[in-house]
Amino acid sequence: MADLLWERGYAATSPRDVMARAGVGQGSMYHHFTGKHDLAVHALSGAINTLTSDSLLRDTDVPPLERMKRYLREPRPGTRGCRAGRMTQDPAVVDDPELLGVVADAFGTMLGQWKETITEAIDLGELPSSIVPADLARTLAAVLQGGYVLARAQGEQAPMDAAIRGAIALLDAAHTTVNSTR
Amino acid sequence: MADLLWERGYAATSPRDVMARAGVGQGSMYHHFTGKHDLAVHALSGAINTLTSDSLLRDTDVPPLERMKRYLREPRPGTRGCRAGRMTQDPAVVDDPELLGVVADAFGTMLGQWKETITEAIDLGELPSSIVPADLARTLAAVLQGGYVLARAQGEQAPMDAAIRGAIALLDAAHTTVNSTR
DNA sequence: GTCTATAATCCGATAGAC
DNA sequence: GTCTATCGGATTATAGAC
Repeated sequence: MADLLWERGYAATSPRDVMARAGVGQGSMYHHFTGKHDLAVHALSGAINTLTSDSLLRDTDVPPLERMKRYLREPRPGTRGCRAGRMTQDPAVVDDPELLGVVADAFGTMLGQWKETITEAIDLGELPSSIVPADLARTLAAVLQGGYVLARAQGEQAPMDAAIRGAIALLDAAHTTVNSTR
Repeated sequence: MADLLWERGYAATSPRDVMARAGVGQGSMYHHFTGKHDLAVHALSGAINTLTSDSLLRDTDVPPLERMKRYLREPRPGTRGCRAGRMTQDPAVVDDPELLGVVADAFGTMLGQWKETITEAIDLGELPSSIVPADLARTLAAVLQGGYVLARAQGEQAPMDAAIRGAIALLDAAHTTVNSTR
């Protein structure tokens, strides 16, 4: 179910598909889960917890700005989309408070990690104090999410990589500012 | 159809819905359009042409960097999502070359406008020459697209506005670089 | 050009045997 | 705990009268 949610989204995934992919009969599925919704909640929260738990942003051995850039540069299969962000465009998910909650929590965690790292970077003088951590956290998360959108629109990885390079270039330029006015 | 595509996406919109919304009988609809696909192609390309035709980025009376910031600040209903970007997560759209083409063209046009304006800003010394226009164009388009994703995930406008503020702050910081090292 | 009737298929879920 | 059969409804589309 987790994989099908990623590939096709919630609404477009039928219990039939899940059974076929899992090689399981109908009775088994409905014995262990109450239905499609229940299946999705378990699959999605499982997949998302794995994603947010081991983040490079938490690696405190590396200076914060470098950590941010390293995280941005991590390989991301753009045309496949984001397991969490994808759900956001599915009306069946947005109208389902429990499912949307799983997605909202994922972004909440992610944004928290960004904000913490950005704050650290500003405190160390790696970024100008004119930067608002909560804002930049959203900006960088948005670059990644938007990168997926652009990549899928073009059917290519390139737009995703370009968007990230552009963001890193802006961060570098902002970093230069701090140094040159010090 | 254009509105329903925006609200629910392609796969989740049925010809029935369109008929009901338009107050039109079934016969009429199938007389003028061959089916759901045809309906979507016409509706989507119409709606998207309207979007990309009158862009504030094209207003050459304003200096380029200011033009970029003004465009970013335009009011955007985050929780409703982007008419074009939304389609990107719908498997039924991505698997349909004609429909995906409409979306791809929209982003192509948009990115061209960004790239042109950014190049102009660099030439005028408003942004450092370390910036690659094609990259930053993707970055800024991604911030907007990602802003929609974050807003929908949280069910609020705020994340969208924050992402944009953060992007503008980075642009301002990059601008300062140019001035301070001149 | 617009209408109603109907086709064929898939949807998510339940029933009940084993 | 797993199976098959089936329900009631929605889907996209076609047929054919008016």
